[in-house]
Amino acid sequence: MSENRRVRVRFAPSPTGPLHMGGVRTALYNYLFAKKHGGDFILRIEDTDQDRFVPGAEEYIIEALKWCGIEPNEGVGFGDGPCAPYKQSERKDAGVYAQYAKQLIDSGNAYYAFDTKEELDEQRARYEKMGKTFSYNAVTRQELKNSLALSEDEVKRRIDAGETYVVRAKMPRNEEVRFHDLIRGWVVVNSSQLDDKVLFKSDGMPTYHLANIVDDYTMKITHVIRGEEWLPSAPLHVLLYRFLGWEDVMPQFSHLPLLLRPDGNGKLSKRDGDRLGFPVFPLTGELLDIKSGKPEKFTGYRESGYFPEAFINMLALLGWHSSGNQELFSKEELINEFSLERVSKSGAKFDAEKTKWFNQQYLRMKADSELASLLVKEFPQVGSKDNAYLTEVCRLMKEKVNFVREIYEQGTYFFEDPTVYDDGVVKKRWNEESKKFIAAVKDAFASAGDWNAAELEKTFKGTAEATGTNPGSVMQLFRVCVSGAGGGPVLFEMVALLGKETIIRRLEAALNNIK
RNA sequence: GGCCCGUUCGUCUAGGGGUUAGGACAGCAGAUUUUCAUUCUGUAAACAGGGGUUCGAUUCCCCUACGGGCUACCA
Repeated sequence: MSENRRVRVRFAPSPTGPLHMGGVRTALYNYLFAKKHGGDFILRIEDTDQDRFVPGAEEYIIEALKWCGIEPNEGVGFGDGPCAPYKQSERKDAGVYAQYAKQLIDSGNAYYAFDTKEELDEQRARYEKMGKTFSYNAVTRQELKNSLALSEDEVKRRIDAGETYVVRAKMPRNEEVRFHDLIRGWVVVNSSQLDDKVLFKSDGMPTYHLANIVDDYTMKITHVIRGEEWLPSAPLHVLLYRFLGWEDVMPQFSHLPLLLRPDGNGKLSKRDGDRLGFPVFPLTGELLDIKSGKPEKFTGYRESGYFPEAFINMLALLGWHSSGNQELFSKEELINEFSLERVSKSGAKFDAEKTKWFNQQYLRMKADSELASLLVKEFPQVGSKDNAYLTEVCRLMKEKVNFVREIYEQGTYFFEDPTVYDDGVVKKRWNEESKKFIAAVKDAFASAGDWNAAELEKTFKGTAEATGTNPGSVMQLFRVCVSGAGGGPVLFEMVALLGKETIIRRLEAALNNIK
């Protein structure tokens, strides 16, 4: 690892479906790390698997990163930089990988293999019958059809005859491979445990293993921050850097803990969201599902009403923690505080409830006027009210809700007269006596001079006193009469905002309609 | 099965050889708002188990258990 290199990290998803929140977190940590060190954050698309290519997935990834505010400063969809192209299929067409495969073969670290997929499947089945696991490695490769076992002439004949082949890495028989993971410390694996991974497929495409090493090297990547699922193949990658003579510029590795499902165990998957009722993806959309081969809809945080800041904040805390007790971080604070050393090693179960809490916190931090314009955007029908009214609605409601849309959903009565009245409250409080009181309050309000919260409260209490009613016993009922709902914002501020005409009209309606 | 990684309240986590093991979400209880879905206060809740090392271990080491990941011409 050479010193003083400009920090360069990459997020390298494959376009096989919608980017899920675990992927977003990986991107986020890469972004934070890059910004913290004044480096570059690159988006590279790993589309070496032609069979699993999903149209639209790449666009989805780009849009998701944009919405989250974690934009790469280099790469697909964000302006090409000095290392273009950033898509592996295009890099393959430019001949980026073939030369290195050749180099590996020439140096004796890789070889041609002619075994077909079917033949290998047979081997696997045979081994399984014996209770063993087949592995293409130092002990089996001599028995298989490859340039190590076959004669030179035979190999040449097969290639000249146009037979398809793959290139496999030749793993050393018995060698300690070690690397220092920034999150996990030293990881040591013996090469005897590694199999001869395919580096180049018979369709002419490199596999992930070759492509990511070549790309990270040519793109001058200094730190590889990726999911834990890559940990087992990291020793192979280390070996490839060594074989290619790039050990001195090998990136530092960091393997992130997985995001686990909230119930039971296992990593968070697509289905968990539908089953448990929370989004697993940043954006709502519909893409081809690899497994079923059919288009599939999925729900996103954006469409569910989450603020990107809240989403990011929640994600940042799922696996990382600052040294103090702070939980709410602006993006700038996250950048300042972030460090890989403080990323935890164990998987984190996702908690949908806490995610809502984060959104609530961010909602409260927003200005009432901003909430008002967000409200109009989501519910154009409220646009008929003037801005001051909407802003006041938001001021009153923001303490009660988690999402902008709930301002409308729970405060529909700010825009329409109620048609149904809270059943429980009506049953408990609606009787001849309270009815008389409501009628009296209506009359008192009708002749009210100053229409403001303090005056209205005074009038309300005065009426209660005059009719010998305990105010506490009728306040909620009164609220139900004017709003239909048993709960809501501070009562008399709400009444003041609704206005005299509306209140009188609604009280009359209540008197007529509630039985 | 093999290999690798992990294990502090229900959840996210702080801490770290001697602490009342801290915070947050969720829970519960009170208060207040003469209504409430807000707010405040309080409360319950954890170092997986067993061996070492040590004066002392939750913290370091080993084993076991449990969980997860990987084990494709997928990434």
